[in-house]
Amino acid sequence: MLDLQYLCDNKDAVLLNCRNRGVTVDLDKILALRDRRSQAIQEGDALRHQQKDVSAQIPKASAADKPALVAKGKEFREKIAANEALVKEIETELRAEQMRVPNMTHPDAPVGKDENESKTVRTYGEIRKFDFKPLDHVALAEKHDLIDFASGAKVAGHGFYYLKNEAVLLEMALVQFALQKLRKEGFTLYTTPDLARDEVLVGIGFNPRGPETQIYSIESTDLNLVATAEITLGGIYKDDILDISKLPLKLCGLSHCFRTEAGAAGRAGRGIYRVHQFTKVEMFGYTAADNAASDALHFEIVRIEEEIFQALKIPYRVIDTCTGDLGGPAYRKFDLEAWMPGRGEAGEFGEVTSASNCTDYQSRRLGIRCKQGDKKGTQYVHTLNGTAVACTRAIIAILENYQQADGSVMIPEVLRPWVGVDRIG
RNA sequence: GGAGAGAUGGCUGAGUGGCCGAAAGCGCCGGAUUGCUAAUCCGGUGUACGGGGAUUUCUCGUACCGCGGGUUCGAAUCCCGCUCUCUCCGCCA
Repeated sequence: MLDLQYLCDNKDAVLLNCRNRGVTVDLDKILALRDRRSQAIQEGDALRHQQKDVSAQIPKASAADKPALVAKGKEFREKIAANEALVKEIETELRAEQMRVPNMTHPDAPVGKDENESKTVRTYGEIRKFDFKPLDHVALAEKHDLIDFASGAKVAGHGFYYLKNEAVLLEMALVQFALQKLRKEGFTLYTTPDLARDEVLVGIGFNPRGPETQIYSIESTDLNLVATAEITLGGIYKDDILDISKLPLKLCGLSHCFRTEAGAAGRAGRGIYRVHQFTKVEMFGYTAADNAASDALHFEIVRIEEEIFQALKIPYRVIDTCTGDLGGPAYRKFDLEAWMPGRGEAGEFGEVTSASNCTDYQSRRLGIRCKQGDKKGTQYVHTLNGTAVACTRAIIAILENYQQADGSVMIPEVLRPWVGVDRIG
């Protein structure tokens, strides 16, 4: 959510930004609602002020004067109730409209409609030339009995799966590797709840209920299965005021992620690329309300993501996501796309991580502010998030890139201490 | 899951219908004084939103005593619902 004042003062910039992001918003409606809200609040304040006056007179008034004063007070009570209803109505409408306005965009982010217009910042690693026809991860998993899709579908439905045998060890190894790395990078390690309240989801920018939701919600509660630990890590300091000298805060969260993938039916594809549940190690950062500070952490997060895939020796490219593909909360977003030899006709890059700087877009809704010692007032912190390892997609990249002519799959060296073997099959 | 207790400002803690944005103490900030790592005294000390004034420190109003409703002319105070914390019991990995 953008600051209302900012939005009103920078109408043209906001409109241009919305156009770049492919979002239509009714700014004039927002401005009109803002004025109506402000007017209604002022009227309410005045009414309450008068009511207080009347009430204060009552204890001192003579018995003869009292009934008239009480009657006057009652009148104010009714007027105030009507005013409150009006304010509430206006605010609901205003907020709904305001929430549709996406975050502003980093000046260096490419302007474009969809992913095709995103910019490849750099690529790493040599794409391997196979002297045999490489299998995709589904075929490899079947060959080595690594994933049970049929039982997943039987027990929980399409999109769920069982990892088996070395795939289990691989997932644990990826988690371990990421956790160790992030600890060295100064992140505080967390395992997080896999459920979170509606209000936390909304604060982060998810839409927990309704027809287009990507979220599984728990019936007759206000709880939802989280789609990412970004939700639970971002919720930790909800409504808190942080000490600016303690920033930036760098958190790492291990959680399951649940996504309905509604509307993705056509893109569902095979295997574990797009599933309803997976395990992920996530980075989350809080910085001072300063673009230089959050940009710096943003680059740090991307650097760590790259170092993880460099350590795994998997080729990847870094994408600077274009305006049309940023979603609501992100000010700028970098994705890592890993080379997946079994994808498409002859291999394709597939998204494995995503790193966003959300500036104060999330913190404003979550009420996370920081205070600078003696300085007056508070400011909304900047929040960032990035994937360290999304296990399913990392496993795809490993299986497909590390397969051998004889059908076996090597284990990346850095994972061997946890997998315990250097080869599958 | 059952029974009970509680939630007040940075902290401790008073306050059971109007004079309470809220005593007192601690802490913190400013000043005075004494000079020996301290004591004493005086003053100040929340946040948000809005109006007015002002090139800083100003002023007025409204809201906030866990959250949300209700009663009342008037609620920190009474009533209802919820959340959280603590204690005891049960259950459980």
